[in-house]
Amino acid sequence: MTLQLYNTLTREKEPFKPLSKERVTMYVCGPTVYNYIHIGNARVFVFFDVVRRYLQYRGFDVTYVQNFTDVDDRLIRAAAEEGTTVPELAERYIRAYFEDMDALGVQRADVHPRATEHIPGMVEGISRLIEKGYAYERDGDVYYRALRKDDYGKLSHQSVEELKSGARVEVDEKKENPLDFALWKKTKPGEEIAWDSPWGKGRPGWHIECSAMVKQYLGDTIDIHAGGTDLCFPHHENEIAQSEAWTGKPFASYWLHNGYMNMGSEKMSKSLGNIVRVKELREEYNPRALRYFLLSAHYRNPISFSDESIRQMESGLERFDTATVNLSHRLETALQGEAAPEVMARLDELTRNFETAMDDDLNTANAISVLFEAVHFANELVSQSVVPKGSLEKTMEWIQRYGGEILGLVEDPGDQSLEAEIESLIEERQQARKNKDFQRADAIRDELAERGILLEDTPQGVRWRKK
RNA sequence: GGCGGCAUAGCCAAGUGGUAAGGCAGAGGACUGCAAAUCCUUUAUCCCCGGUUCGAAUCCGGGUGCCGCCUCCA
Repeated sequence: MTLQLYNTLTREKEPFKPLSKERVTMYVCGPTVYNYIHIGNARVFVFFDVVRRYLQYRGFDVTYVQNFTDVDDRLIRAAAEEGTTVPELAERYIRAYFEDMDALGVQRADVHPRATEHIPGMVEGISRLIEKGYAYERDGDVYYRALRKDDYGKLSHQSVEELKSGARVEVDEKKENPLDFALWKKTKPGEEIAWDSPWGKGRPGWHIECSAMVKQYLGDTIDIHAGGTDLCFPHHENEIAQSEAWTGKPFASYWLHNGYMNMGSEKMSKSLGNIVRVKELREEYNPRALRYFLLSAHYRNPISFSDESIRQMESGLERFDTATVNLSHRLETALQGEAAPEVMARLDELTRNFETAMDDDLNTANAISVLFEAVHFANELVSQSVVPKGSLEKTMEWIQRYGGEILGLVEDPGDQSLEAEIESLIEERQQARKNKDFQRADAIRDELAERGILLEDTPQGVRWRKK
């Protein structure tokens, strides 16, 4: 079995063949940092975090780059409204972005380049495009000549005629053709943020930043380029056009696009104003439940946001957590011994199922169902009267590896020590139970429950977990 | 107008030819001093109508409803 990926470029699932045997280059379009991100934005970052982890699990040395768009119209506008500067605003929301990502368990990319730190690369690219006849300057602005190459529209599968007749493309007197797009924008009066260029003071257009940063960090051709579906056109379409014109080589082998987050039946988007920010959500819900929610459906399908859904995810998450706590409790008293062969066979089977799910276009929904099967298996082991330590350890390792390291949904139960006072209350309760003083025993259990410690009596002694 | 997607149990959600994964919630049972956790059992005319096929949630045709892209947006 090899990994199959649905490629937007071909509209088919294709076997994944990276350019190099052991290295994978991956670029995901990051946020424009003029505000906090919402749960729909987070979907992309969480999902591709899992993709990266899975590729690593599969033995690839992944180089993962994700940019920050830290200068554009919206930043300029937002900075003006808030009475601050563009760099200050960008800095603030970059920090906020990382706080959100940390809460959601998203690992850092290898590089998080910022557009404003790569202006020279963009200027160079634009110059090359002009030299090659793919771009033209008009009064301080530079535009890309979309129709110069006849494959414009190949990613979004729109013919040039269709795009034109869409009639929603911005009309700009300066453009030779409505489909042309800005590579460089001349500074407008009152704008403070600007860079020198051969065409005068200005700033880059949106699309060129990704082309320049991809080229600098990952090369002319990369393996995977990804983002939300809404970036497919025009952003990614324009990126392909200008990058391939610039380098003369294919830009990316696989284009992956996420489905949307919906509110009710409508797409969640900043322009519709129906957004829910991660920053607020993570105060209300377990952030891991948010991560679980984002991975609970196949990435190309839409997900509808609802309070009920997240609550359901929180309940499901408890099942993971209980299982690992119960495993570690059972490990304390388990007899030494190697893992039973049938346990190893079952774990191997689960591994195959997990890989099958992920290999089939990164089906996290199915991968999670395999994780639940592993949890079920663990629960069965834990309740057996005799079980060798090795069986428990291997099962725990499996759950940590697939549920934790790859999916990022399972946490290590860690060192479970309690305060001395609580320990002595537990001890007192055990004495009370021995003396059949169940009233006292139950009172202690209730008291601890109120303090967030749930006690459970098992054949291996009292077990506790935090609520 | 062009291109594309979705419709599966109370809820979430896999499954794209061989008589429906998984989770949440509910019900019953086991275990327990009682609980909890866990385990067992249980809940689906797969939007509608035709067609192809020995066989369709899955393929084809036609409907109905919803959504997206073609403009900034992850």
